[in-house]
Amino acid sequence: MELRQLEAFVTVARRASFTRAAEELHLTQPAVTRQIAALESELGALLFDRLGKSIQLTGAGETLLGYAEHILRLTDEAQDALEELAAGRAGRISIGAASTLATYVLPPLLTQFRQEHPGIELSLRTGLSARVRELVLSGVVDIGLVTTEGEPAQQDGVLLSESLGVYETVLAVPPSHALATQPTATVTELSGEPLLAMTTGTNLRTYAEHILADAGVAASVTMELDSVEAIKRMVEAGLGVSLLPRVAIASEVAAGRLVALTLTGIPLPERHIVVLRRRDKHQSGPLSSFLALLRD
Amino acid sequence: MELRQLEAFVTVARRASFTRAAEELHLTQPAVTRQIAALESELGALLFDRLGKSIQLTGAGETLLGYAEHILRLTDEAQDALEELAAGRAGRISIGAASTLATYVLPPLLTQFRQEHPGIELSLRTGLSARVRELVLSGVVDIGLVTTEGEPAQQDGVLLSESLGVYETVLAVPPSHALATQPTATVTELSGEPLLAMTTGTNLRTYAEHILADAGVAASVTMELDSVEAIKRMVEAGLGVSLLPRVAIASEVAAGRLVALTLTGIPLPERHIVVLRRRDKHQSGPLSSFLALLRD
DNA sequence: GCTCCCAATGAATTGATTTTATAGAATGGA
DNA sequence: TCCATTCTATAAAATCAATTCATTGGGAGC
Repeated sequence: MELRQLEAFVTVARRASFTRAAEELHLTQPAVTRQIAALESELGALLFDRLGKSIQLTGAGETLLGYAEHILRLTDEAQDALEELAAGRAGRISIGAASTLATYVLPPLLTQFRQEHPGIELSLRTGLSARVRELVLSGVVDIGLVTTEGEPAQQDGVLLSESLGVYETVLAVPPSHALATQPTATVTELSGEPLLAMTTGTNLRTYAEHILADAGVAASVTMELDSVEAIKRMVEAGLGVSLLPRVAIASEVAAGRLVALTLTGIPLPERHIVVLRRRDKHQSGPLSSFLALLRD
Repeated sequence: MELRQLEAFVTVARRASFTRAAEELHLTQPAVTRQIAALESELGALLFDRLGKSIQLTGAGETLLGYAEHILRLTDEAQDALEELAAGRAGRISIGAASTLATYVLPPLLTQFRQEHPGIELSLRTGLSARVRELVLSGVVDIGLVTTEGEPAQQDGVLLSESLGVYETVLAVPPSHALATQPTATVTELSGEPLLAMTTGTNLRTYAEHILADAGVAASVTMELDSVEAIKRMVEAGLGVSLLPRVAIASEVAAGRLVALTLTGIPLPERHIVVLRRRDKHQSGPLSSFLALLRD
């Protein structure tokens, strides 16, 4: 039983004629006869009564006709659905993102994407950068958004990396702080300040320790927290200062609850926002659109 | 897009391997690879990401998988349904029958058939014998039940005829009638009796006129009715006598409201109950069962 | 770097479908 | 009743597609 045969069968049934069906199918009549004959012999049932000049569906033929029409309609629908996918009007994007990016960078992007591509389902998984990397490698997510220290290698095994830009880290201090009046600060000025930091293992913590060490400043982490939001509240409350992504404190700065000091002085290693994807993973239409949006 | 390809696709998707799918399909791995490749090129979309050692469905692949499984399930159901038909457990029989047969012969047969074959739909169309013959010829009904005068020719063009037995005609008189005391009557004894008959054109009327003419009895049809039931009521009311099928008055005879006199004397042409069917029309399982039932 | 495992590819073969040409069967009209 | 017409069925050849065998290429794991 093949779709070609079912199509021939349905056409013959509708036109009530092998000859006319053959015309419609751009075949010769014997070809149609043979396809029906093949169906009949495989199914072990006559599908048409050959009444001399005319033909008529048998009971078995009528039964099959119902199924055949259903099946052919489904094949059409399948093709339409795949076209929708290819055109980027339907589909699903699965994103993995480091937690701070998911919280402070993605929301406006996802909002915009949803408006421009309402048919696309979005799914987001968050985790540490290393975990996101695994998710991309295993194919659980289509792309991963992580931060790296320095410009990423473009390719690492099957992984492709692409920098979306620099991810600036600033010094966050409360407005009442002595440093709050100046627009910039050097890492050295942090010496002695009570420092609030993320838990060990996060990229943000690693980066902070790295630049402190570079500047020869002894790290004096007075409190270790697992949430950027918590750190912000602590800084607002005057419990210390912290090195945080600029985007993470944008709203507090605008509201005057925090002050962001650009770090200057010794050349700081830049952090990058990086898209990770498997080189051999097919890039669907919607995914391409999303990548284009990210690159802005 | 062919069912063979869809089956290969579904198998590959389920086993997550071209090689294992090939084993399951009793094919070689290149054959499976080519079927998937043909699908992919026709649909214009990758269905699997080839991740080196393992493979994974793409979005397009997942979309197609849903349709493909549905389609394959339908083909299985179609085959099952056709087997049910062939086994005689499902289907539909369309019967045409002359009105008197439909009223007095068919009901118990249909009841019995319905009990033995509960899955089979029955449809019944009634009409004059000539009309039933047309219905069979045009294929509107699968078989026709009519009465004939004399043994029918076994074959007439594309029509096959088969006698199911003699259809006896008796003289129906009211219990108060002078003839009611004798078990038999000759046609000659009808002379002068007020005769109630069916309308011209029915087999019953033609037959009645025929045997009256044979016996040299002048027909004295005092009333012409289009319903056997009406004739019976008239005879009961003493308005005359009538020549009717024995089966048509069985219940009135049992109740003592009518008396049935067997016609004797000159050799009467016998009427037969006859099944008509097209020689070239496929005989489904249920239909065969029904014919077997009729032959009892 | 080597080996194993899996999918892809090329060439030859096998198999199936289609076409061409023709026969057979039934219908409708003379 | 016969003939012309209009269907479908069949046989043989040609064409087209699918399968296999043998081999290559590419990752993954040791």
